[in-house]
Amino acid sequence: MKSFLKVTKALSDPSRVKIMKMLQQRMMCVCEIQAALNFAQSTTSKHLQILEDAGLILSKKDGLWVNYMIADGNESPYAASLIGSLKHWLDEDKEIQALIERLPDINRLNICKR
Amino acid sequence: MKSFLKVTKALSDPSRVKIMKMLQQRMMCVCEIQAALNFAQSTTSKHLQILEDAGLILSKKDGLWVNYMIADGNESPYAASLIGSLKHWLDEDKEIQALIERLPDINRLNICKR
DNA sequence: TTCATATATCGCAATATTACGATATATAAA
DNA sequence: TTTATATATCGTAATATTGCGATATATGAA
Repeated sequence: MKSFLKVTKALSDPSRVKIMKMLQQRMMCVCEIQAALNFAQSTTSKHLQILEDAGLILSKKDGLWVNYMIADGNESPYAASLIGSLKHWLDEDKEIQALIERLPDINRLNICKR
Repeated sequence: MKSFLKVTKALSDPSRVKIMKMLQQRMMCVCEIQAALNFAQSTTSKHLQILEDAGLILSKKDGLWVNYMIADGNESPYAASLIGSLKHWLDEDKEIQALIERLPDINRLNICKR
């Protein structure tokens, strides 16, 4: 039950769903996600922890950067199922479309260095 | 996005997940669900409204009783998908197993009349 | 109509969640 | 080592959620 609730809770926040849809396009570091969502750095990091704890995304350190990407689903069968569904869900959502359209302009080399 | 979030939010509470698993066994009226969960009547009714609003369950009046049952999924593709998944998910959960084992003893004719 | 029963809604307290800024940690460069 | 950058964690205010009791509504019986 607990691992199921982690997944549904993680996906019951619009910002975290947006993160999932962005990571579906490509892996991103925290500051790129932060820039895309226009959130404070701590807020962005928190959302990412919740998604990772649910088994929906995973992280890989690369020097100073931490790259986040969609998980393979090995952590949780519930996560695996929802990851699969989310591949085709919400593609018609206007807000998500706009977000994804802006993705090519979001590059860690331009955006970070705060 | 909104209808997706309604489904994930509805399923991000353990009591509501339990209601889904019970209704998977058979339709139930409010006072039966209330008895099974040991909740106040108003609390039970609130949870049912949230599940119904998400398209996960539907209600049919029968005199004084309101019978709740798993929805057919026509209201929301997200609800339809999760309803399908929940058919086999969480069957090994101890708490849910105990709940379902007690279901045969819960009968509106014995339990209600408050 | 009046009364009893089942459910829904309202108002409120306790708790959880979300956002932020400040700070701590980790890595790489100077 | 010192400095700068990226991320994580802490503390806190604003908001949302969850639970309850009290009350309103609806149906059926008397």
